[in-house]
Amino acid sequence: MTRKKSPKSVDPADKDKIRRVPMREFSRSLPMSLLRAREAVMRHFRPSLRDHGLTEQQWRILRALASVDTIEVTELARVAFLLGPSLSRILRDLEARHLIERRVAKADLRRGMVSISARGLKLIEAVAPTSEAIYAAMTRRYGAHKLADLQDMLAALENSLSELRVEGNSQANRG
Amino acid sequence: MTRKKSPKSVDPADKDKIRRVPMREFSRSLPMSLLRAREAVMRHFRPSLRDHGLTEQQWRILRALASVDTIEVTELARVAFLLGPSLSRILRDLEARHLIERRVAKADLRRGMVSISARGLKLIEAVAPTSEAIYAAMTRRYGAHKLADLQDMLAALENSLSELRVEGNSQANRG
DNA sequence: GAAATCTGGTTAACATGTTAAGTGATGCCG
DNA sequence: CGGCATCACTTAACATGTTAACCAGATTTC
Repeated sequence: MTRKKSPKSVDPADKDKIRRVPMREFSRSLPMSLLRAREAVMRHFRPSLRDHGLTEQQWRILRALASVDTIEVTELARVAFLLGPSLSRILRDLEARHLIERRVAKADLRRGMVSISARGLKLIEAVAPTSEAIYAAMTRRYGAHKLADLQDMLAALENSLSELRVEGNSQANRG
Repeated sequence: MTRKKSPKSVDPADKDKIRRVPMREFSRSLPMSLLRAREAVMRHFRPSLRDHGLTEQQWRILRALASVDTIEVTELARVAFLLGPSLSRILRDLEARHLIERRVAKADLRRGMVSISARGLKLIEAVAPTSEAIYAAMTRRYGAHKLADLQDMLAALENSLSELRVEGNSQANRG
């Protein structure tokens, strides 16, 4: 049910001040659209992950680790799209649960090397079928072709915005 | 059977033995695409908001309030797409900063009525120009028509997935 | 080759996401 | 009228997002 907030002629004589600042319709803003869409998707995955004692981010990390042998922490953060502090906390937890293994690079003692453990792989194998089934259902429901198009448009958006300079005090010109 | 990884050293031959659990390519998953796209967008807004002492969620709330006279807390949560607990905390903070005003409904003492204050409106008027300029730049860069298409596809995705049943042992049914 | 600097990673501090439990007000049913 | 499920939040507890500060190891500089 769409709420009608279309500004007709709200009388300023009301004791409350006028509330119309010239801005886009709130619900149509791009960040909101993306947020709602993502939540609509994740809502279906979270229960399954939760049944296996995993959060969404922990699952992202395990999945990223499952596709490589070992990986540096910084690179893992990039792939799993997590900030350093979040990743540090999660890795500490996953290590305590023996789902991953860590060591330091011989050549550079600053770098931490991470890999998934046998136990972690087992967990992935337990979660993957349900996860894939959900994804397949979504694809059927939305349409495989349309989904591919959407992914392309999202990638294009990312690429497009990466060349816009960020506002603030940064003077770096790029593009 | 999956080979257990040795924490001592990695043979060059092992680098080829990438652990393969049958799953989609990680970076192409829909949740990741949506997350990255949203972050690519928000990255441009956050500095401006931060300059005005606002977080993204606080800004969402103020914007939602600016389009109505007063609104119930639950309805505000729906419009601003925030969970109850988050909203409670943020409203407490915004009220302490005198950016909003609260009272209870006479007819139902459980319901809280929220409205933006003059100070809140002033803040919005200070932020809106920059925010709109950023949005306009994004629209030019990506293409207005393409952006509208994207929004439509995101709305369609939402709508599509809302009709899928949620899985999991723990019944997370939500009519 | 020691000081300055940089880099990879962690900790800290605060705000929000997420689920569960708590609280007071309302409505229903007997 | 009174018990009780429900409702509209609010608190609590834990995990993550976000920025800043920190620290040890590595690199550069003089």
